[in-house]
Amino acid sequence: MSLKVYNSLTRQKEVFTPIIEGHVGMYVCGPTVSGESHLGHARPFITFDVVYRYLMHLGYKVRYVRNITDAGHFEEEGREAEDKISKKAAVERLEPMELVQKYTNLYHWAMAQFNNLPPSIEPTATGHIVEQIEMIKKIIEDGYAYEANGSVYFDVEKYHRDYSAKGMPYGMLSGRNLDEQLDTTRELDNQEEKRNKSDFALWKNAPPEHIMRWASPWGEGFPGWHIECSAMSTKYLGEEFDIHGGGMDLQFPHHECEIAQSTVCNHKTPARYWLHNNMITINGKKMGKSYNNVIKLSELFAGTHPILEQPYHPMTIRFFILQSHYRSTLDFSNEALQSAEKGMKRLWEAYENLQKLSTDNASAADTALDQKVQQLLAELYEFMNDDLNTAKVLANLFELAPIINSIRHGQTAANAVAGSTIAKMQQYFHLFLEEIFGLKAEQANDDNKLGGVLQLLIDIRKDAKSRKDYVTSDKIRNELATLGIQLKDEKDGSVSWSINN
RNA sequence: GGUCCUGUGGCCGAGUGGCUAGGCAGAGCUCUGCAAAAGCUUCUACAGCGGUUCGAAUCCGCUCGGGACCUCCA
Repeated sequence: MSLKVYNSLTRQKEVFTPIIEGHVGMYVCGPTVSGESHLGHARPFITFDVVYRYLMHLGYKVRYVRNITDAGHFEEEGREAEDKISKKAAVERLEPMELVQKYTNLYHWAMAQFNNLPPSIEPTATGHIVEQIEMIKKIIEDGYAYEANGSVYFDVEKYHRDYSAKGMPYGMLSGRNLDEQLDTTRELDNQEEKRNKSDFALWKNAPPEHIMRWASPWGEGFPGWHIECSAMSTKYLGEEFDIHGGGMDLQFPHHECEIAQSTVCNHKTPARYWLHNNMITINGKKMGKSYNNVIKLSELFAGTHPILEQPYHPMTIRFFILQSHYRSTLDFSNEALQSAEKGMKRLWEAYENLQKLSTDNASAADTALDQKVQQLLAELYEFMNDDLNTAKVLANLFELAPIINSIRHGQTAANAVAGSTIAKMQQYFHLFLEEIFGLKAEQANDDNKLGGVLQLLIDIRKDAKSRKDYVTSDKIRNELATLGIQLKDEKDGSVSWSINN
């Protein structure tokens, strides 16, 4: 069974076939480092990290490019053009590049917390000004952009007219009808430089107070919002590549404009498969700056935001995100996060129990159970291949958990399931949880000093219990519980422990 | 106003026309010195109204609610 993904461009699930066999080029829109990343940003980066991991697992050699936008965005159309980064820099009295570096570092820290693999290439907008200027020049030469007062705008009308005839109208990705847009776009001020409201900036003339500025054929300025992704994806992945990813809110205008720019330069639609993750909402509303409802990642991990009842471990967030399908909205609440935290703990303990099971049993005493396990395991690939349904994968792993636990705790006979089936479970749990989903234990349970101390306490308690000195044994157990360490008496007389938050 | 998505049990969330998804929470039981953990059992669903169909959470229509985008957005 082959991998199918939902392609926003065609609005249907399609079999994924790379342009060059065995290789995948994937571009994902990265962060704008003018501020700290919030929970909403975590979703695309975790989603596409899983895409990246799964493609590699399938044997593809993947080049994963995720940019860092460190220059050139506008605060808002209709207002005086100003670079977000330089504006904030003035407020905070920092060098623009110092600010960019600070938030880039924080972003990298958060990505590492989530156990996201670093992309193959992480290009910055400021590092590719030359490429962007070259691309703009090319678009002007082809007649699809014009200069006005030191700024350059993309001629959307002309592009739409010419490329509609070639089956590539402006709006093909987002399903927008340009004519309707023209009638309904809200009134904007200071648009006199543009020939049409739908035109977008490729290059903006920098006003004197602007700190970030570069020389260009049109004077000193800075690049428009969309051109960096076209320039960098073309440079590192070629004129046509396999996957372009990002949040649904980037579909229009950002990705639409990317398509227009790249198509003029390269005469083909840049990416074959466009994947968009849905939004994280809070009380049903998208988490975003404009709603003033963002929870920064550092606040989430530390539990410092007023709305948070407790800190949440990065792995809890990752698990929470993977428990839903990436194209559905996902609603944040303390209750939902807490349930994810408990659920992951339970699943992880089943995974740890699984690793302790023997694989020696030659044949299954309970063939029905053995077959059920086989079935649940076989479905894991089906679910991933069906547009990366991580939610269904986790549901199946949860169905396996009681089977594992009951064997481990003796409620089900040890020989009920064949050793080969146990081995396969061990392999699949490791594969899906750790390698593909990128999950890892919330705490390292292999801290030698702590483990040694606990073992000492466990031994003392065991002695006390053997003397029926329950006062002492309960004291040890209860005081450890107060410290967040839970002792569990196993059926076989051994004692295990786990750390609660 | 335009384009599109969505409405599932106390909460989150998956659902390919027929076969109880799953998680968290609740209840009961087993095990246990007592617990915890674990296992077993169990209660609440498909916004409303029509239609198609032998059969609809799923397809179609209407109504109501929620949301996204329409040039800052992940």
